[in-house]
Amino acid sequence: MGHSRTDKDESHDRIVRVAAAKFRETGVDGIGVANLVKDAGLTHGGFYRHFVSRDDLVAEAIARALREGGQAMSDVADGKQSPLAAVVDAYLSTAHRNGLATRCAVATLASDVARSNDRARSAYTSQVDANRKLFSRLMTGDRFKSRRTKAIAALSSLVGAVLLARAVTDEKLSRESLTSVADELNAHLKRVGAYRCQG
Amino acid sequence: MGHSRTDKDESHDRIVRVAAAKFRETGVDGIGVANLVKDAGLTHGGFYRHFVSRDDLVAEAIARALREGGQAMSDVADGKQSPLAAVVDAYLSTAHRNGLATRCAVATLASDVARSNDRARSAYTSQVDANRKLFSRLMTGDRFKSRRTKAIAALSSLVGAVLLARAVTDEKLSRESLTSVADELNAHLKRVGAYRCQG
DNA sequence: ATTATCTATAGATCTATAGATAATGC
DNA sequence: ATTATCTATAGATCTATAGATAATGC
Repeated sequence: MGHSRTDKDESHDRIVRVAAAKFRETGVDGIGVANLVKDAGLTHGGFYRHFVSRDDLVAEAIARALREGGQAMSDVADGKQSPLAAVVDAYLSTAHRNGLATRCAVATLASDVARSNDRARSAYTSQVDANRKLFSRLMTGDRFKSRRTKAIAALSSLVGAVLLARAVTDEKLSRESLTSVADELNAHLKRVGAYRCQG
Repeated sequence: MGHSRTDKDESHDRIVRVAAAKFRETGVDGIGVANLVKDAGLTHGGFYRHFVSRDDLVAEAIARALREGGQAMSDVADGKQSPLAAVVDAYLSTAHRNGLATRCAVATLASDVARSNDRARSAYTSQVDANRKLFSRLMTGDRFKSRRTKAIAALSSLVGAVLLARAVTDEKLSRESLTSVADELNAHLKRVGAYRCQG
């Protein structure tokens, strides 16, 4: 039994970290408080000293999952010659589809968030807006208005491709949904020169 | 108490129909057998004479939801001068986002299906393939290989746009994710002449 | 003394089954 | 006689709470 306030902070953080991962794996309704807390190395009794309710954890864990995903995206873009191409490639890789790498929560938790509480939904909204900004900034070969539209459209197609690729049983069709979107985005973005510019 | 075999068939159908709708609203884990069956006008006791397990219903209801969505898409395309434009517009309408119209299960149930049983996943795969075929067929202004790629990419971006639009709280950003993808697809497809051809 | 975590449990809900009831169909 | 549906309930699981225990920090 650890009892210091730093221990408490670490426990809290560990629960949120585990929940952010598990919710993406199983869906928000796919795992209970007891199992989550057990995975964080605690028993379920202490849970309500950390969170006022399960929904409270849901909001916090979703916010964290979104932040992790956003961070992973920035990291991929960072310092690359063609940052947008790097993000697109990483996002549409089989590694990301399989959930081993970044596991962008904007894709994975979209349906769960749509049915979730306001805190989770506004965290989601902020992250989408942050991603849109990143894409707009990296998309330097076009006029501003057009860049904004293209950034949102590109984000949508990335999200859709990963979700289709994960749901489909046919490996060929699954990969095709990743590569098709990659091809279209690459062709399109090359045309406007976005790939030769650093944001 | 209805007791004929036709009554049984109707009850079965009613349960599946209710489940196909409710699962899209609440997620597959969001509603229990008792409430589903009650919404179909029955009590939960008879459920297991209709289905061997809840998962059995899940598979059947998901297959039905997918069929309904696919049918709605074909209906929208049918007899239109620019069938692809009609499908894109209907899919990216606020009515579809709000779930009042077609509620395409390829979008709404993507995450649920990815975690669901093989029957549900292969029904999903078939529907994605059917949608891909429809899009390929309607996309007449291009070479075959390229049409296939573009059809899958277009489907991905439609799915992604609707899911983003549903999860986001900001109405402006929500509509923007629909219109941005519509703009991109319209511009792109007009370029290859897909909108002037009937499939 | 305070408090982070533990064990134990209440109360709700969920899947699935058992046995009763009331129509159908031979 | 068969069977579609009903009521009732078993057993599991889930959220949340109560009270005990053992460290921390004044």
